[in-house]
Amino acid sequence: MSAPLDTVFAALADPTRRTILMMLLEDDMAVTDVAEPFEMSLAAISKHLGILTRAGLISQEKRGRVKWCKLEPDALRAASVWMQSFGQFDQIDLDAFERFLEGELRPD
Amino acid sequence: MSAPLDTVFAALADPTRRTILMMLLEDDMAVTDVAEPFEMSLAAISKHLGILTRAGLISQEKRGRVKWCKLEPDALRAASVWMQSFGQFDQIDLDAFERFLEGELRPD
DNA sequence: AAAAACGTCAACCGTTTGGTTGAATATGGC
DNA sequence: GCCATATTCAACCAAACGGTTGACGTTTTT
Repeated sequence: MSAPLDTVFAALADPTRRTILMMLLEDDMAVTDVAEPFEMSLAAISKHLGILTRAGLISQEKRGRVKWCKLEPDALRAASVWMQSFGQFDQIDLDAFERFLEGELRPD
Repeated sequence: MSAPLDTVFAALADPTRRTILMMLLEDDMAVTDVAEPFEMSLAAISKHLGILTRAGLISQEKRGRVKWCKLEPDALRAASVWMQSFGQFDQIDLDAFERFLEGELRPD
């Protein structure tokens, strides 16, 4: 299954979504509050949050009428490991990288 | 300028391009050789290589009639730093992160 | 009970993406 | 000079993306 890395990187490719992640770094937030600093509609932000949720980068829990958004740093670990394989190639954990190749890569 | 992270993450979001990066991890390769294991046209691979090049993830140098592709791990460092801010939040380099916020983030 | 607040859904729209094919442009070997 | 090799370009296509608006369903407040 190549999906996880696909969706995580695709989610991170949008600056609005990266900004949202950074906002959530400070504290959990309601959808409306996430949307407030942006100049786009609430529906657009709701979509962005859906993409972040499907990528596993955040979780959403509804309490009463407000839906709380929470950062989920675990999803970033897989991607982070992937990137370190290149960025810090000298410090690479070759076993982890091999396991990654087995599970994720299948060239054609 | 938010472009670098945008283009790097967008480039990484495609499994074909991630596979190409991994192939280049072993050695520099000519475009035709990169394309060989894939079931798509050479033109398609050429486009993928263009995207990786514009993202700074690889470089291409033409020698004779063959264009050599070379991994450029530096471009991954910025993105890697970005991700570690979340993934290993306990080990975060706060100074680097602040610098990142100054340069890259501008919420609206 | 009515109104306001919170959030999503559905339909739409223009742009980008990932692929195709066929022609074009070097460069190298005979 | 001629043909094969290596790569890109241009035009096209369907599907996905990022945004909008308006209607809708819940929950809270008054």
